[in-house]
Amino acid sequence: MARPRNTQERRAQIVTALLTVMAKQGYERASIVAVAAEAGLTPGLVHYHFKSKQEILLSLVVCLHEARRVELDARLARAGDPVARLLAFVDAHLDPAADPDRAAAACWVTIGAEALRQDEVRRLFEELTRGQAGELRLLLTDALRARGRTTADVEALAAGVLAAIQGCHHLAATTPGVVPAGSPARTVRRMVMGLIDSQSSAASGRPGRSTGGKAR
Amino acid sequence: MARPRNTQERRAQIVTALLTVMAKQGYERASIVAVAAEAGLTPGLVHYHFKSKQEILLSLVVCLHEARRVELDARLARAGDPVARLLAFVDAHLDPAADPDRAAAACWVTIGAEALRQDEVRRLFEELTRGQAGELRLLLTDALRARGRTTADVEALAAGVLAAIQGCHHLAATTPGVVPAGSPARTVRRMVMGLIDSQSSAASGRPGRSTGGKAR
Amino acid sequence: MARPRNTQERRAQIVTALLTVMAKQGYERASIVAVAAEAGLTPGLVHYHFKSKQEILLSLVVCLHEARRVELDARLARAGDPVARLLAFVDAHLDPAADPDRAAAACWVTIGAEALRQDEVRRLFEELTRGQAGELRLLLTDALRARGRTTADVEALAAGVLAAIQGCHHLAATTPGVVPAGSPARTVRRMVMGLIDSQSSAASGRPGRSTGGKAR
Amino acid sequence: MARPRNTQERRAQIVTALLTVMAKQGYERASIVAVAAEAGLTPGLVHYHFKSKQEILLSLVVCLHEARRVELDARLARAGDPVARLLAFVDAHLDPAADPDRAAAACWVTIGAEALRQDEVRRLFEELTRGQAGELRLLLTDALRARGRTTADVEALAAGVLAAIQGCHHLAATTPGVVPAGSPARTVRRMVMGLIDSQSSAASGRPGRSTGGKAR
DNA sequence: GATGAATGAGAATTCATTCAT
DNA sequence: AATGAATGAATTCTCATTCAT
Repeated sequence: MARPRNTQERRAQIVTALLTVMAKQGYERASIVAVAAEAGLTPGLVHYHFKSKQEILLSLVVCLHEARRVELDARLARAGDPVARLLAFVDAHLDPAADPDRAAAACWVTIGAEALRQDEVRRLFEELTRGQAGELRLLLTDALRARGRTTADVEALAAGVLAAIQGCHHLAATTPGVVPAGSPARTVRRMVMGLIDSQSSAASGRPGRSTGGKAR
Repeated sequence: MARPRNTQERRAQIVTALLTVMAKQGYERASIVAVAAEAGLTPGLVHYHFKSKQEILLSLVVCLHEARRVELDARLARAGDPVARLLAFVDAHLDPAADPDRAAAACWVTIGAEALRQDEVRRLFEELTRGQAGELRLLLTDALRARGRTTADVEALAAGVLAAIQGCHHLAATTPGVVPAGSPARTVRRMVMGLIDSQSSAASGRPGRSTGGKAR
Repeated sequence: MARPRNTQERRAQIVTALLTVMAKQGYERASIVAVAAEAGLTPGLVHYHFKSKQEILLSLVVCLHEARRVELDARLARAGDPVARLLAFVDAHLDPAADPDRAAAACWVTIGAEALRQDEVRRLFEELTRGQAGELRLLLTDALRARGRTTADVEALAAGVLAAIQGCHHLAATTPGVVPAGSPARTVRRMVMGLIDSQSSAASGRPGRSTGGKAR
Repeated sequence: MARPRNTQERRAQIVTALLTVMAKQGYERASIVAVAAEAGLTPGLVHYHFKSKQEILLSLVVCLHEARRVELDARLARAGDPVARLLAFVDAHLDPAADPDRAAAACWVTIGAEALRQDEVRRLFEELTRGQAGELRLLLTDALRARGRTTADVEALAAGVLAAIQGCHHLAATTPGVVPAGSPARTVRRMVMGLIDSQSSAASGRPGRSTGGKAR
């Protein structure tokens, strides 16, 4: 007698529609009507399943994050030594085979921009980013140890790696022309290795290699 | 007899106001009324000096870009060898002493997001980014040669460096907590050096150091 | 379960309101707010049913045209010989019994003025006018033949008749004082007959009566 | 010491500019800024010479009317008999050689539309039209008498002729395609002659020729 | 669950007019 | 006379959200 519950599917439909529309129009311009149309639904129904537009956005952020999570777990499971695991993190985010969705990259840029001005979005975004940073620190620590380096700067290194990844999405989304195809994953891997190798040895405290400023 | 022109000052005033408001509210929410209020003007006057809101945004992009440009030129003038010049590029964008303006970083994130959906903004943003990439390629080429490395991957490297810089701004703006103070400049310098040193030697063709996937 | 659609009625309501307001204020001054108030609706709702103000205008043009069309068909059905049918065309547009709506005449003037500067309006207006001219040519041709006249100038004649009709609306709307009540239909009928009778005979080629320049 | 007065030239300049801009944009959209630009002046100066935008429009109406007036007087001076004088009236308004200005025709359409909603414009327009109608009645009366017809319907006839002329301008301006080149003057002349010849004889009271309704 | 009409609060933009210079 | 900045009201249009059905 009661209708079968279909809230879960409906919510997924709507979130996916927001992803699509937002990638083209940005968040503000992704009107509920447009999202509903993209999902093949009516505007009223959208608000039946979500209490506000912001709630859809938050859902989308969680969704996109979980997709990365899944990708990452699969790669970590296949990876062997600590260094390979660290590089798996990079690949999970940048390997073109992993994230075939150009729309998702555009969305991350938009989400970042929204995080600047919607507190709820910022909170969620920060929490997720913090989680990623934490995980990355663990991976980095293991890799550094496996290479016999100190783990002193691990926070700064993690931030740098996250930044490079985020920056690649940003650049690829906004200025595809300057990014050679397939290069981001490779280049970021090399940057990561460069960071590790330039870390001083754990025992001696002398640098792996010199860097920066007074370099050479 | 005639009233003296003050368009230049007014335009600067308005652009600065947009910078301020946009950093907090994003572009869409930076209403003309809000921008005018921030600048101490009336909305009508804003449209007397700019034909549209978009035109203010484009002006702001040019402005911010020029500020970086000036900073970069000053640092290049002081830098000595090719490697120092390359690192000066990084510092010009990330040295906290250089860009004390937290608002500017937030704006770059927003600008990137707008570039996704406003063609005019994209065109301008792309042109400027392309210019930066070109300059960076030159600096990289010189640095690689000075170190006796091939210049084969220079495009990918330039993209990677730009991405890392942009990503640092992004991360610092959206999730300041995960970025240790002052670390971005230092970390990116190390990533840049890592990229150079992992490039194969010009003569032999053998890699400087291994990297990536099967990384030893 | 679903809410019943009422778009058709609403659109009709809004179009009628535009007719009323536009007759008094002209198109530009017929603001959406004024039209909505006239229709007893809110401005937002007007834009829910019409995507732009222009679309309302286009709808109104079609509406007014259809009303004439209906009137004309009724009269043609009642008319007997070719000449009577031709005069029915005149009456359908000018008989005060046919078009009791003073507002409609004012609107046609306004519509003509808008056609001068809105391409979409011009296109529609032209198409409809062209259709009328075509029909009028047919009626004229039949009437001329019935009277044994050549059909040589039929295009110019049709244009003249249309102009006279349009001009009557114009004059009646802008300067009612100079138009004796009920005279337009009668006078235009006489002008039409004058055109026919001054056309040369089909066989002989000699004019029915002299006219123009050196007219004696 | 005092500047030489140039008000007259300036006013003429501005009125001409309104003519040009209004022909393309209509009255409402003919902004003071646009008119000033067209005249090569500044907006402030326009209001120095005219107290309001409406006043420019009224000036333009007078101007256009005077131009017709001059044209008409010239033709009347050359015309001989009463019928020729009557037809001169038609030609003064429609002869392509007389009114080479396509913009003027468009303006008359626009002016008519404005007369519907601006009282001052209506008053002026009505006064001028009434004047024309009066003059036309005189010409018609003379022509009818010369042809031995009654002058009974002269008001209705004058209205019809004015309507036909106005309608030709309207049609030519809005739908040039349906008006064969050069035809308006010729066709209206024939309509005018038709009106005269269908008027009943002065003495007998029997119609010149049958017309309309039961016209067989 | 679902529909789609309805609302009301802004949004950018335009513009006649005023006024200090 | 002339300039051009400044104002303030009005305009079209958008949209998240609500709600009767």
